[in-house]
Amino acid sequence: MIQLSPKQQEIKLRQQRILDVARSVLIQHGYHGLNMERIATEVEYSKGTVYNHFANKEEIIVALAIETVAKRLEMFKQAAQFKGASRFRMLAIGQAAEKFIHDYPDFFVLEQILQLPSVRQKISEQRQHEINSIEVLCMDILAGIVRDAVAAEDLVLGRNVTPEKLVFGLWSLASGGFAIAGRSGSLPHLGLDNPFKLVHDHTAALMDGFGWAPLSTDYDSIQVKQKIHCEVLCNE
Amino acid sequence: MIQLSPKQQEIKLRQQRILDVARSVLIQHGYHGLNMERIATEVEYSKGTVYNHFANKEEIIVALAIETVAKRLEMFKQAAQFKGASRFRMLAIGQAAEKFIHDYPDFFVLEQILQLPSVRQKISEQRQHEINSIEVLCMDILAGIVRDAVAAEDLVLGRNVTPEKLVFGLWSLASGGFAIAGRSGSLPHLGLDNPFKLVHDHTAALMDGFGWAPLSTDYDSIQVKQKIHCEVLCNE
DNA sequence: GCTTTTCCTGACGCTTGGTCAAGAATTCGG
DNA sequence: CCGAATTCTTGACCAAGCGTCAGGAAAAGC
Repeated sequence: MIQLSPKQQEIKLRQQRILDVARSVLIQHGYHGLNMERIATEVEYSKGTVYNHFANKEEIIVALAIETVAKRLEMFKQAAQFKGASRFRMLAIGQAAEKFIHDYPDFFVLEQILQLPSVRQKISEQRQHEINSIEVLCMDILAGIVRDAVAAEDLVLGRNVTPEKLVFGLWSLASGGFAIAGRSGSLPHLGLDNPFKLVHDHTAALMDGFGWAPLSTDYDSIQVKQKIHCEVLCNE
Repeated sequence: MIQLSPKQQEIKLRQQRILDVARSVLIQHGYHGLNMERIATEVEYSKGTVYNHFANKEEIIVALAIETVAKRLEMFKQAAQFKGASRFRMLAIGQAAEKFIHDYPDFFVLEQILQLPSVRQKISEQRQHEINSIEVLCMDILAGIVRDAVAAEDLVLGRNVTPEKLVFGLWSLASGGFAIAGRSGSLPHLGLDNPFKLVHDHTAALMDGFGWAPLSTDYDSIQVKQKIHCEVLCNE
């Protein structure tokens, strides 16, 4: 582990190249167009070599997904650093989430594929656990902000309401909303043109519903969002 | 069209049998286990005959999905008949949704598969349109309840808030929540054991956030739910 | 420089989606 | 009721793609 031989380095580099190629194929040609032969051709190695890195197609998919959720975790950590009221920190997370799905439009496809039980069962326990724990860390960041809000008395949780439960609601709303928006289909048809704004408004309403101060009527969200972008999201 | 010949009847019957078999295979063996050969064997016809009914595997999937969302639409229509305050009628829809995902656990798998762009593009325009319009009808029912709420002055919508937008929020929350719950994984781990209750509580909080009377603090949801079950959901 | 180990390859097996020519069944006209 | 026309059914067949593995190439060890 001290030093990698040239060969070992090459292998490590190649592993990443396979993932990069796979991601680009996935974005360009969809799940259907993603096949091992193609990946092998594009990385200029044989199919057998690709199988030396990943036991099957699904392992590539899950590796991509892990890369992606790890990136999201990082963005959330960054956003949580925002200096300001607890509710504004949560707003920062929301902004990070928007940026995330903008930067990684392939994430939804990855997630959908991974939800399929028949795909899931072909993936090693280890990877399964890995992606799961990243997800949990993500939720923990949000739950931490909620706990801070309670500590700062910005928010009073009713009996039976844990921070995790509140997070579940916000997360459901955001992921559901973005998922629906992703199926482009019939939204514009209903006069729903800007899903980001919709999700924002509804999470705000939900937080208002829980009485999380300051209420949405008491601050200018556009101004706060600008501050968030300058201070914790713009630096890349 | 007046009268179907015996042969035509047989064909129509068989179409349904294919779907029934496909659904049962899908539930038992997942997407991966659903193949044309198997379907053909189980309906005791040749593969070619199955292909006479459905141009490809995806068409079977979408036909199942259409059957399923049509059933949901029916359940929602039924629920919307509930006699009571607008907010209780919306609650009835929520109860119908719960019953729906209880009765059709395969729906999530179907929906996930259909979201995949690579799957979607193999489906005929016509079917695509069909499933879409059922979905829109579903949303219309909800939007109608919201409009009734406004008319009855149970609810005052702010500027820029249309009934459709509110529906989008409730729908996102519910579908996101159920989707997350479906990936069983890490929920219990976080002390989130009952996703139905969670979704219920959050939709209630969201409606509270919009000021939809009567607020959740002003009625006993368990009692109302019981009434709903007796009056519009139990009859099958 | 020789041996051992590790890595790479592409032909191969196998499953599965989808096609189609030939034969079977049904319908139709008289 | 019979034969022609049409429609339906079949299963062999093809193509595509996942995953394997024996044998050869390259690297590592000595």
